Amino acid sequence: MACDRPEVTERLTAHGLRATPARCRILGLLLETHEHYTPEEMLDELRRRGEPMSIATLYQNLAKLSEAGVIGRFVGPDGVSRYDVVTEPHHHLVCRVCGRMVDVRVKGPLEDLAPEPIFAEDAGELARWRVKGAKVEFSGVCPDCQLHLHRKEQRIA
Amino acid sequence: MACDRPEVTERLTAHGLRATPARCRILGLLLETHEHYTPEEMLDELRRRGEPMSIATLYQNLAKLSEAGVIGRFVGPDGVSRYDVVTEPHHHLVCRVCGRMVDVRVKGPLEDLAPEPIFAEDAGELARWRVKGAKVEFSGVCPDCQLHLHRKEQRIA
DNA sequence: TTACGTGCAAACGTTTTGCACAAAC
DNA sequence: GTTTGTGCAAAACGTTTGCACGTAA
Repeated sequence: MACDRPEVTERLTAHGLRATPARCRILGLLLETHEHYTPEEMLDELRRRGEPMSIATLYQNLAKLSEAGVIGRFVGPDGVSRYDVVTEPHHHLVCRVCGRMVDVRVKGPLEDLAPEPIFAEDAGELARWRVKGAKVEFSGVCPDCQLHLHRKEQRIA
Repeated sequence: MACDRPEVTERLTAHGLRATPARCRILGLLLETHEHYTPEEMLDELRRRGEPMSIATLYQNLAKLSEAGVIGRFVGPDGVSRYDVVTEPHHHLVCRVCGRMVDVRVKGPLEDLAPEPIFAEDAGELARWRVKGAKVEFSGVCPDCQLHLHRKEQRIA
């Protein structure tokens, strides 16, 4: 069974995975939207598109895909898993109102950042860590929520 | 019921909470260790110290304490809640081997960092976000795990 | 005496797993 | 025909809640 788009099939087979219907739908959705769905959200969106699948199949394939490195996986601030079409190390910009997030790069001197202790007694130990990387989570308000806040303010005023 | 140390009692009452035995033990442990326990880990450590409590009481009080702003709460990469004696915004340095983490400040130009789009088609939307803050998660190898890796290398060689 | 804290047990939501059947190699 | 994928149902796990009892204001 081949996927609708050859791009999807290639990305799966390149990682040694068969292009099954469930995997094609999952990867196709992520490639198309760049969203960071939870399994439940993904199920809803697939159902909405007339491409439903069982919850077990979804979880099983999300595990396979992320273990194979086809998609990225991380845990959101609510403790629920989310999946990302970007697998390389990158950063996120998160909306403080609705929680939506966008994949971003960092423009600026990320290497110049260095951790220093909050507690004086940690200074000795901290010096003996080997620091290897840094991941930034930007937060702010997305365009949609700026509009909604506006409307709310107008309604109150 | 007062806590062993007046520091603990004060920090609780200052936030409008009674200094009950369970709360004194929880806050006392965090103040003493600066660790980032999960509820389960905290239960083990309290039991080890001869200060056990029921799992429900622990969860109920962790919720109260974090809602009152006495302690901080966040979700670790495994999706399990963790608690932090530092409540002000700060950053973490996480060990890639054992997962232990240390509270840190950032030394360097955090304000100079700016998010830029990974996907070209996001550029327009990204420009309309209002970016308000950034949280950094440093990763590396802690002193203990550097030793263990050493030992392992020696054993293999 | 009234409000609050504690602990047991049951419920809950997310995720994993055992198993039977179907599809692909 | 052997391996792999799918889906149902049940289990597992972290977490929350209802309730009864104990403790403190």
